[in-house]
Amino acid sequence: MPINTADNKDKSSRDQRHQASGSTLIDVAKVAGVSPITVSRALNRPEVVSDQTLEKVRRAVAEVGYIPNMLAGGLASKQSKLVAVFVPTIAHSLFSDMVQALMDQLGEAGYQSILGITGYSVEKEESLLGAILGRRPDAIVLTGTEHSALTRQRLASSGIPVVEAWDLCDDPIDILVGFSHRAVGKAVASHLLEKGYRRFAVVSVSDARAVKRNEALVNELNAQGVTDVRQVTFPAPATLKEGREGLSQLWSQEARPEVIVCSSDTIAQGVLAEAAARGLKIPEDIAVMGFGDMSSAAQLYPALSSVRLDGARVGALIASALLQRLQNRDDDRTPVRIDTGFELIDRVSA
Amino acid sequence: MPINTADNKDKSSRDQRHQASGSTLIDVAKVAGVSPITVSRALNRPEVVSDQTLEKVRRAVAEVGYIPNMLAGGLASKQSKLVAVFVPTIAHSLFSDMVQALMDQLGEAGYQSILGITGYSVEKEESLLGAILGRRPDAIVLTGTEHSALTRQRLASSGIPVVEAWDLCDDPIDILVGFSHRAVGKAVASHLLEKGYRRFAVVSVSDARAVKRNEALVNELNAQGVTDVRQVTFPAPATLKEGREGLSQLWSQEARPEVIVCSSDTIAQGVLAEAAARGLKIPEDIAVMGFGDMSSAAQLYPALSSVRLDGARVGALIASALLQRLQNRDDDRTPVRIDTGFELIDRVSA
DNA sequence: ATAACTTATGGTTGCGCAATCATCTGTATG
DNA sequence: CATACAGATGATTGCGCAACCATAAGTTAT
Repeated sequence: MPINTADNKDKSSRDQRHQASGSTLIDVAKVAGVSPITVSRALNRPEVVSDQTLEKVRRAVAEVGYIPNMLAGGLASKQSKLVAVFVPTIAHSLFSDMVQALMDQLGEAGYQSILGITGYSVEKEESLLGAILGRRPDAIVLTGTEHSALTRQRLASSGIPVVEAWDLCDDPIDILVGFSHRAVGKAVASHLLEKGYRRFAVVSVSDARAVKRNEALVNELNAQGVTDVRQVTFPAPATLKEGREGLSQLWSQEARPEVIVCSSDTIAQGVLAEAAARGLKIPEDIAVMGFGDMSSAAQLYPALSSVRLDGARVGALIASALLQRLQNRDDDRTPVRIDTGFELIDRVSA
Repeated sequence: MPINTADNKDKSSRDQRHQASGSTLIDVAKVAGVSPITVSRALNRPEVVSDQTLEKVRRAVAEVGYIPNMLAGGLASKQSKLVAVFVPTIAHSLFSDMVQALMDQLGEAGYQSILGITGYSVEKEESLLGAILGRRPDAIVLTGTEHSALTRQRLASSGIPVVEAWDLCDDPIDILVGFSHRAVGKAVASHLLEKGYRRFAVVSVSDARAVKRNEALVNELNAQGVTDVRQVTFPAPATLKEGREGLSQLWSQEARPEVIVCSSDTIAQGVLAEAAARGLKIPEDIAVMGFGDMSSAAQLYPALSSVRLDGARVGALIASALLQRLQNRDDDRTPVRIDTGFELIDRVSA
């Protein structure tokens, strides 16, 4: 039993700022009858310690309820076992799926994650990064490829692995895991043209990657002789409301579109709801194309055509790339650039 | 041997495994022409340093690009400025809203958050807690009031503030911020009875709090003479699919219900989708009651009746309660128990 | 039998910082 | 004019751990 611990707690809780969970390597070492450093090894590199000693240490750890102090360990070893992850929001399934998968896989390798929610703002990203770098994370995951100058400078001088996710570009900071938003825009345009649509509209939020997709979409449409693409844009984040509002705006004008391309499934869902409210038939009166293929897209009625992206897979790919980099302590600067691709999903709505 | 130490440092900076982001308080102090401890004070308690010195230090910090090492700071001060937050998932808006609000407010006070995603499992909660306690968080936020024995023991011996959120109970570990799920169940029953419904069904996931609501609902219905409440239950987490499947199962039986009470808006949305697919009229053929009032509930077609809970508000309340506890360094053990309440939202669907 | 290893363990040191106590200056108090 | 006191700064120490080097005991090769 943790007689010592219980004892300490009772008494120390009154006197000083001694944290209650105060058992240290030394306490464990005393109980186990070995030196502190042997305890450290037993916990961190059990393969170099004899089975017999290992067993003694394990028992002692359980007895005193020892929990290693990672602040001290990190300070001494210069390894925090922390990964900083920056996303615009966790309210969208792509990002929350990615975060969950990433945290899961990193967790299995003994890394914990600290989340920074940037709200689609590079300024917020910059200030969060400043705070989080103080924890000396072992790696950093960012969303997108647009960052402030100070952010870039700090990342460079921190000297740790950096992942940019959800986009591709020509001059990544380090590791890149994403897909081409321009390719998505172009593919959506071709696909819908092929299905015979000619009057297009876009309902979108104004985040950087959505803008890229829209530009590519419009370019391709123009190239195929379709001009006059109406665009309704809202500030991020996207909710159903933007979708309903978007369709309302478009429907109040003459020259109504045949198909609406949405910057996310959430917006598309809003468009579907507004269409239902107006008694419009999908896709006869209005066709709708989403983006993201969130799990509910197939379950909506009518089922939503979309662009499939697998957030969890992106998270897993990031985790593997990072772990490989982190475990090759020798400077393995092999450039990593992963195109996660996308897939057009043709359902009822478009 | 203070001189030696300083000396060593000068020389070791070239020969050893010095991290790239290697500027320290001492470097800043040299540039500023003050002692290291003055730099520390300038950063942490600027009010005790003269304006002139403050300015010198600020310039020096900028010049060397100094970022304080919180591992070292935490080790020395026994304050990590970290809060651990455990939620079942971030894929549901209640939790993601709470997390975002909580992180925001704590961030403003200089605290960062580390997230643990438990997947509705007390075992996962236990193992995550073990790992995260190593970071010596200054506080811990948990979801629900059910925890393993080891979890409880570790929380007690850690001696830090603990918040249990999203539920109420009679023997909280420490701070409690939530609402009564039984009260919700009862209120929903009364409300729907009052609207004249008599044939009830429940589509639910099996998490602890949903089970509580269902029990209370059924109890109240029984008390009012309504028996034979059909329940369809799925394992968490909830998606639209469970809702569609739930309605399908209920519709395949004789004695179809008039109203379906769902354990979340997501499930309710699935029920609505399946109803639309089957051409059922809402609420004439089947009425639907959600839970959570996520932002899209009002935007759905038909608009979803639900139980409003404000995740962001819960997060904010937790943050205030915690910050107050954290800032009163003297053992302020005032019990905190906040009932966040809920509100029935009557829309079209039920 | 000696050298050359290998395996298991311990001693010492310093990571970067804040707590604590000490010092020094200048100003108010009687 | 001496004492007290507040304001500003510095010196020393140790937080808990892992890196590094040293040592002791056993093993194999020659």
